[in-house]
Amino acid sequence: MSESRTDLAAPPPLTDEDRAYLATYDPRKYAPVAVTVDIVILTIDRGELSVLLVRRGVPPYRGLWALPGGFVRANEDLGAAAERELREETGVGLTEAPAADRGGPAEADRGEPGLAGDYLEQLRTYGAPDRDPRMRTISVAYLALVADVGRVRGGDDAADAWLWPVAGIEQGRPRLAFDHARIIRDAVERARSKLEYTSVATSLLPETFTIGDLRRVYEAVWGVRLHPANFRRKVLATPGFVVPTGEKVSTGRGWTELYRRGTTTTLHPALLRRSQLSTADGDTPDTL
Amino acid sequence: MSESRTDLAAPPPLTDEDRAYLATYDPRKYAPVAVTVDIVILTIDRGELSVLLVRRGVPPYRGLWALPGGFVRANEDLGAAAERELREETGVGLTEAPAADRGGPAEADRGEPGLAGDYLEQLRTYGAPDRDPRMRTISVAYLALVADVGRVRGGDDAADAWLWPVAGIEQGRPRLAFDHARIIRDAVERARSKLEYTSVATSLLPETFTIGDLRRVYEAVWGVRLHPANFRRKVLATPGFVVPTGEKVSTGRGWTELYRRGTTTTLHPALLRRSQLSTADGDTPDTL
DNA sequence: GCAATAGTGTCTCTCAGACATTATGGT
DNA sequence: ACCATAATGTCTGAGAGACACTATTGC
Repeated sequence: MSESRTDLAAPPPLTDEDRAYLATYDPRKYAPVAVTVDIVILTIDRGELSVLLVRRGVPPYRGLWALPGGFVRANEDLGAAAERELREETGVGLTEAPAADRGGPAEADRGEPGLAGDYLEQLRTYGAPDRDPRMRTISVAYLALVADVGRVRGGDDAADAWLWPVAGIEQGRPRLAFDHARIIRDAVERARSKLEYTSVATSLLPETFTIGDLRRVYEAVWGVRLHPANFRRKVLATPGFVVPTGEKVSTGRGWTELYRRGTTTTLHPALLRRSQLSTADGDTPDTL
Repeated sequence: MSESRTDLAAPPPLTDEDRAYLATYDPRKYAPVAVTVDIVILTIDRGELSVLLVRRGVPPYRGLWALPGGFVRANEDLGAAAERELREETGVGLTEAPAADRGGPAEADRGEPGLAGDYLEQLRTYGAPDRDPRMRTISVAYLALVADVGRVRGGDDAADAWLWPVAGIEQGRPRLAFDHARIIRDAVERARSKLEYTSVATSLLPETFTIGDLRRVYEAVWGVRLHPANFRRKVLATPGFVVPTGEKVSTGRGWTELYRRGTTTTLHPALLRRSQLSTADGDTPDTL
């Protein structure tokens, strides 16, 4: 079965006819289009799910806040462009460089032990004809989950950079350039559902963490309160999610076991959010 | 709560500075890039999950099979381009025109009763620098699930069109142009997981159908055998998935109730596939 | 009668959620 | 003493999967 399958990644060879045709092909005869990559970098800042934004230093929308991003360079892969932007903004390298353009369940194991493995996946592409007043611009948006954005610093055309709570973004603070509010909304929804069936929540934590730390990540991203006992039981019952380091740390009031991420990326069973069917009563549903 | 939220879709207004800047902006100074839309149109043909392919009538790769698609027109939205291509290839209109660019759980109810509601959602964007020998080409791929492709017919630059079983595609038959084999693989994976937690399987069926028809759709897409009794119980226990029409039809040997799609798009509870952990024994696991 | 499918009922096992209880150690 | 958190254990209900059984009708 392994030998009979063709390599899906290999492009077909060109024929002589193809080469003759390409010699007469003029790429400049079409309407100009720009392709950009924008990254939604999510992290937990002071207990809140937050997004890294840069204040635009050039027109259009100079002074407004926007997602970090930029034009895709010639001969640069989309995933490579996203990774480059992520590095420029956070100064943090990625653990899983070649997997940057894959994402999804097919992705390989992550996390060489000892490195904070940031997460990066393609989110969606936005191409409304009027979304950029300069010209027709297609933006391939990426979602990044990082434990630490380093010292927040501006990039090339960014006068300033700051972590903004997602809760505020959803209420329109601050004003965002282009259609970036919509992109962030989609990214947060993707992140929320990714936490259900993958182990990416560990990308929002340092190398070692307690079960309580992991629970607070889920609470911050989902915006709910989780039942500590049930959460702990479910996490430890999911093979490969976390592995104990053997060390204990004095957190809260007592001693707690430290864990690091396991080798599993897709969780079996998943940590499902409570079904969105409202409980119809006002109290906070203590779930999980 | 409804009034305090800003409209995420409204673009920010331009300033005087922006207008002055845009007057001097020249879009032609960047390297030329082309943006295309390719559609993976999946349907059930003779009981097999199949994909609509067209044989290329022009170079490059003339004679090879490829996904239907084409260049995005100036001032044309990505979703509109995908919908246009889908119409051109199948001759079947979409039920849910404005939702074409949304997809995902946030999408509204589908299916005016009486119309076969095809499904269309953005899949992923492919932009490897060498994926098109003509020039740098960014392809925004869409996934479509349709009940009937109509009479299979070629489009503009297609010499021929045909439904190919997905099982053969995964083994390299036929040879595909560009990176379309990879795109189809991603689309099939997306479709398989969409069937778990949404009701899109009904998009692969005519307006009315039996529970057995619905089960055979799941079997064809997932490539497994499902337990008829358990499948029936789970489908009918999921509120809003299907609604009985009151009619009965003589299918198989006996009379069976006819159903049509319900108003629910996200299933609670989901119809989960058996956990991929192999059963380690050779027999076909009769699951669900 | 036989074959094939539709449909009902039941049993077991797993898991989610709620809750009770104890331990720990800083304030 | 008090309290917040960690950690363990138990109970109940929902759902998944397996299986037994009946009904119907074309062959």
